[in-house]
Amino acid sequence: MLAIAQYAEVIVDVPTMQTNQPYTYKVKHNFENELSPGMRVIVPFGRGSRLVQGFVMRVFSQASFAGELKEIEALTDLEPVLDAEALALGPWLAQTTFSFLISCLQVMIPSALRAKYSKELELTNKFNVPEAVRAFFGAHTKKLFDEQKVAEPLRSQLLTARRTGMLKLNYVVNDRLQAKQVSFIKAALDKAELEQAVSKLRANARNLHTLLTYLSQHPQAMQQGLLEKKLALSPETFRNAEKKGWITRFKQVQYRNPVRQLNVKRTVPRHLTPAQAAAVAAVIAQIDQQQPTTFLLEGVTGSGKTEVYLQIIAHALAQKKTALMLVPEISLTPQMVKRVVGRFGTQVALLHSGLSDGERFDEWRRIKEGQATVVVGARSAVFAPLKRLGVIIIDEEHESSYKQEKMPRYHARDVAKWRADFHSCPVVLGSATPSLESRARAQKGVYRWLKLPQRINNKPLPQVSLIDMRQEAKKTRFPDFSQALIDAVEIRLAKKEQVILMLNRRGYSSFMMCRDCGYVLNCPNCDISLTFHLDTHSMKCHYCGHEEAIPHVCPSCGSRQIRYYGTGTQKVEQELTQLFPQARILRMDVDTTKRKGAHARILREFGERKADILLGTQMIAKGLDYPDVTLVGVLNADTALGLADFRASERTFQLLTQVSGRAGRAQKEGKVIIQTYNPEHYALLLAQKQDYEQFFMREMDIRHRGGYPPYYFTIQVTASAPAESQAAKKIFETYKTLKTALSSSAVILGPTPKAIMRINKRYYYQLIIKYKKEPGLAACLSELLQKSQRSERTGVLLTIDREPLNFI
DNA sequence: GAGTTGGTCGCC
DNA sequence: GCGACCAACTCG
Repeated sequence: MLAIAQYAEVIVDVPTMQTNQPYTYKVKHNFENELSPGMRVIVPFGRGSRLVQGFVMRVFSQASFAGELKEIEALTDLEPVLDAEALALGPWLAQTTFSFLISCLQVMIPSALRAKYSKELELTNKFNVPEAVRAFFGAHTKKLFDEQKVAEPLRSQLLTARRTGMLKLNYVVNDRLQAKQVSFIKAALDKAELEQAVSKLRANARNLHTLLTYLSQHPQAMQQGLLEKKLALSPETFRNAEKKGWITRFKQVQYRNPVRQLNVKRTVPRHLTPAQAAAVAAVIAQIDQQQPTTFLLEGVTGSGKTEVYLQIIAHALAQKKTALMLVPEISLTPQMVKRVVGRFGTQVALLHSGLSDGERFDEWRRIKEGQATVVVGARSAVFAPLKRLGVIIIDEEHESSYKQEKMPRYHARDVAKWRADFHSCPVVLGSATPSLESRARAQKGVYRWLKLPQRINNKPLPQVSLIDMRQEAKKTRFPDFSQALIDAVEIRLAKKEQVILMLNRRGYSSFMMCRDCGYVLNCPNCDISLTFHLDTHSMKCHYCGHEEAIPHVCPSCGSRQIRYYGTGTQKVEQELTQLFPQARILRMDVDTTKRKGAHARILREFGERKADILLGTQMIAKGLDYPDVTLVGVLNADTALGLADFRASERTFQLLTQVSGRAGRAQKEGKVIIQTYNPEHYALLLAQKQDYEQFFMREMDIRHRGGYPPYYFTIQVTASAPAESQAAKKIFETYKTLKTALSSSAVILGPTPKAIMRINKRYYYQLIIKYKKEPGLAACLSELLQKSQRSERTGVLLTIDREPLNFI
């Protein structure tokens, strides 16, 4: 029995610290029975009572707020968009990530459901307004008003008219959601009538002729767009035909479903190795016993982790439960998707960044309505509104893309564990190179540890050679290629085999420097050098997007000796075409994959052997499985090692192990060549041997001695402001407060200016807290945030990131 | 003295 | 995030 909903607590869509609390509203009688928690509503907020969207958290019959209450203006939903689980997860997420509750709620729903705000001016007295204002309205009494878009004299005239009461300003809250509507057409005449119409057409009406002839053959309704393509007609022809009364046109809502567009063959479960079978058995036992156990599934590349996942999911489904599988964005390749869809068919929902807002919304709705019971997706799919979760799988659990870098700064692994507790179901973390955190927990028995030590069919690991570039670089005319790599590529090209070349983008740069005076071309807004872009022939800033022309003379000393330095994919591509003029090269980097679908297209083309060499950044390292690739070259293995980040070795090791697994996946033998300036570094030597265990021990020892994770927890506090002194002052104040609040076992690193101190005209300072046990720390940090509300108005911002993955 | 500009306050 | 409000400032 529902309580009569006379009052509701609403979280409003105003992401600030001061409004990060529920507000009580009165519920109009006509939607007393309609309203329930988790629904979106539109409420008046602030002195101007502008309308904003909000989420209902609670409905009740007794108001707890003493002041005057406003009424809920409208309901946006008939059914709650957030279920009880989401309503419980939100506050937890807000607390642990130091985020606004509204941001946490928003992140759980598809962006199509997020409100879009606009303003509207209403003419209330049309007699006393200036001519320009009357012209603005034309024949209308209401008009959308975008303050930015209306040019100056008119803008202030409108605002003045508003102040004097001639105009009214209304707030409009729009759902961004638009069901996809598609134009359909149908012949309005029968076959005989159509044929008659055709005979009466003028001789030059070729397009209409084509259309009517086709329609007389196909009387059923058809999608106009498809027909346009098929018959090579323009929309104009259809409009014409409609005008003449030969066809009728109508709109129909279309369900977008990216899965069904893939033409996928059904696959059957494969036979399992004893290790795989043991892993499956261990996990499904926990599904059956409804235990929220976390497993670490450690399996070398090619050991068949995916098949283990699929059989676990199959078991969950057989128990009438659902399954969630997270995969890093870049491994969400068509190959991967096909494998899952091939096994589970249309009950699979896909959530990845390549989807449009509408497609994502449709997938979300299929999940919510229970039509989709298996969800495969990247980070944010961890919030997929599945009911009766049976298992959560996180593949490549060490991937840093599981951590969101903006508010709310959550880690998908933590959210997964929370949901697993809620549903009493197991979590499986899978990786060939687990994060040290997870591997250490497995060691301690916090996670259950499953191992797949053997590659399927005992295929040998590819032979990996390290090339010392300190010697090699001098020997060739090409600074990015050793002779060994050139020779190896040469051989593959002759044998018509494929090559993958990877450029480690971290620390990658090709900047302009003057050879005479050493001047480096920097961004005017950020403390970073501009990078050279060959395609647009310009210098760009990767942080703020600033772009300028390539200088021909040094702006500082006027010398003409200004050149670019460093290695970028574009430059390497140039070198490659010189080295191997006959080779077909595909380049894959941020520039070539910006457009939607470009990523998949490049990989497909490479898979179809339309190129001999695939050149790219990290994004090519993941999950690719090409039988004809027999050589993988890493051009610069160690650019990341130079960075002052304690995870640099871990990342380098993981990346190299991963790419090495790419060579020789099928019958042919594979070879890996890693070029490096640090051939003695343990991360490289152990990646060469694919020895994770040894790496784990070495690295743990270093972390232990340095007092880093997983031995310590870390929290990063950043202060930023338009003026450097403000940011510095803020971080030192914060430092002082923390110093007194923390126990003696905690360590504070810094405060220091960030490595890139200025981004987009803002200055950044940071400090890092390392601690083992500080029960009062979270509360202290929340209080610091609470207190810095004041300074926020002058542009001084404090942000807190728990367990950050980037320290620079 | 009306009208603009800038900073601060509080939102149920 | 944004309008209301107040105080300072500006200009004929």
